[in-house]
Amino acid sequence: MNLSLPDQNMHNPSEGCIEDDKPDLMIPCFRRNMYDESLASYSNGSIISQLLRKTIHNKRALDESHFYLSSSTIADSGQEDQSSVSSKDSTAEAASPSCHLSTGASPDGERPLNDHLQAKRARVENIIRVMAGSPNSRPHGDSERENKRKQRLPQHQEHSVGGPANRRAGCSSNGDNCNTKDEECHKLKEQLHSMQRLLRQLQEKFLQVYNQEDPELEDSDETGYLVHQRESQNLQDALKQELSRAVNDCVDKVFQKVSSTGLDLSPQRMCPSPDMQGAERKSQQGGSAQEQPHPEETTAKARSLEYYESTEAQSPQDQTEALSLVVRKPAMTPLSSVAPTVKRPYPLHQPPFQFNYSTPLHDSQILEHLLKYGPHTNFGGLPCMPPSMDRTSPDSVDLPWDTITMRSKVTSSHLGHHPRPAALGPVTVDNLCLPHVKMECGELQNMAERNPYICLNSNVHIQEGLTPNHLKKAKLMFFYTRYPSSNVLKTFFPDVKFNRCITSQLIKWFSNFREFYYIQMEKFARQAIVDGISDVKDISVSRDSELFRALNMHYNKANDFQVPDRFLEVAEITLHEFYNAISTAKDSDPSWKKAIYKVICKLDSDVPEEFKTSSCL
DNA sequence: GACGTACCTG
DNA sequence: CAGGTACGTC
Repeated sequence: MNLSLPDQNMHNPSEGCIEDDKPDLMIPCFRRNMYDESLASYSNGSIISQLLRKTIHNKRALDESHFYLSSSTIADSGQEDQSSVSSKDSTAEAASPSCHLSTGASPDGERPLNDHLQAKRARVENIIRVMAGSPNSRPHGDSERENKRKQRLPQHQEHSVGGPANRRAGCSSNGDNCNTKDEECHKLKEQLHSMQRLLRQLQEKFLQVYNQEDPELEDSDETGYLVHQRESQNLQDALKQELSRAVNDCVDKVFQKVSSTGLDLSPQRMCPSPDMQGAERKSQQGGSAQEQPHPEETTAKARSLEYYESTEAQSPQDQTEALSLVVRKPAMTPLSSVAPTVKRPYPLHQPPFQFNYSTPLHDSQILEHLLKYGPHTNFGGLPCMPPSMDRTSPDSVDLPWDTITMRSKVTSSHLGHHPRPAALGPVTVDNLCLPHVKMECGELQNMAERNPYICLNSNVHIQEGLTPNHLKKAKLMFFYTRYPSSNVLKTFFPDVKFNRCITSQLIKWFSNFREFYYIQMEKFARQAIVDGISDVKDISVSRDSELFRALNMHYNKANDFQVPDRFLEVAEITLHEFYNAISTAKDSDPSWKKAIYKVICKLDSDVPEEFKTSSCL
């Protein structure tokens, strides 16, 4: 006996989806910062030289970058260190041999190509040098912000490390140590930040330079032009790869350094705020990366979170910029890693890219995206890489497949199989889950956590959510229950990870089922009256009834399910109710159906156990 | 305010 | 079937 009344039901649609571990979400903030800081080591304009050299002496270049990082880390001022490295590097660059980036060119074309490449390189380097010296490259606002950050630093520490008293006590006894570590930490982050920014600019300039160059050659020898074009493309690709690799290596080294210095960069410490970026924020994304707030802002805001909302200057609510969200969207945290899993340290090449904020590939993806499409592209266009396609996550397939669907477009064409993640596209959060757009970030994360394949696309298709089979099953369940409680839904859709969205969708399904059901009832009741049936006892519902056929066609289209007799009884009772109400002119009351609903909702039956196990009945 | 529901619309 | 809205309940 299931007497679930509507008002008794579904009061807990979001049950079980609140347990988000928001601090984990902070990891990317920090990690992005780290990247940014790493980039700073190249902000001297010599990155081109380094990268070009790296194609020949990859290892050596890495060591250099490490050295730069180290020296800049120790230096008190990033600017200072920058200039020193800059001069050093420009000398090296001047003395650097011609680049042998030839990637399969004919021997004849090699010399002109080298000359050409040298010229190119000179040009690019010049651009970079100008960039590095320009106000945009390192605005004063940054240092001001940095000063503010430093002032705020103790607050953060107080929050995250055992309270103010402890912290102060610890620093008073070992103040230099504390300050050094904190400064070092922030310096590293700052460097990564700058590095990332520079990388974008670099990519932009690269494309600019190479694009400009093609027309020049059109007048010359056609074959040479084609060769050059191919070579140019190859060079670009090589440079891109090198850049990406260099940055990743840099970050690697930074992390190594960080861990070797004993800095506590755990998410709890670095990103203690539970109030991560809200879903609203994510939903605002959509502009190009260029339109997004500058990386400086992103970083600063991320830092504000690190400081645990220590001031009004950068409250989490300010974090409405889309870029970081767009970037992070595909990197949501898998369910299994809600809390503890993500808190592992982040060796860069270790964890799988599972839409996991803390995974390395996420960041390298950003870089690759930058390198491939330039800094003007929308990060929302980053493809959601399914685990199976993740080159660094062989174990990713172990994640639970049960996922959710926000606004899943269930179509009959999908019946019988789960859509593949590969079909997923870019992410736009505002399509995530209507009508619950105001989803909190924790919930959003929760959804992602439960859905390794969650991919939010403008075309909207979240894999592994409510499938057509789920719909079919829900329809069959309607034969037993017209007003299923959320608990019933959860019980009978065990392969679905529930959250507000899923629950709402399922509830909406049943609402639609009821709507159709009651429409049919009213229609046939009125028809009976029109047909002159004067006694309600003359109205029955059998399997031969037209009414039943209509209902069966709707809920059991394949007719492969034996509709329970009880449903026929309920249908008959409903029809009688409608007939009586209409025949007594109660339908003049706008809310005349309410009384009927009240009766019908008490006629729910228990759903057979088989429904629990069968995903496709 | 969140939630569930009915109703209307496309 | 889903989106939007209004209403009632908690």
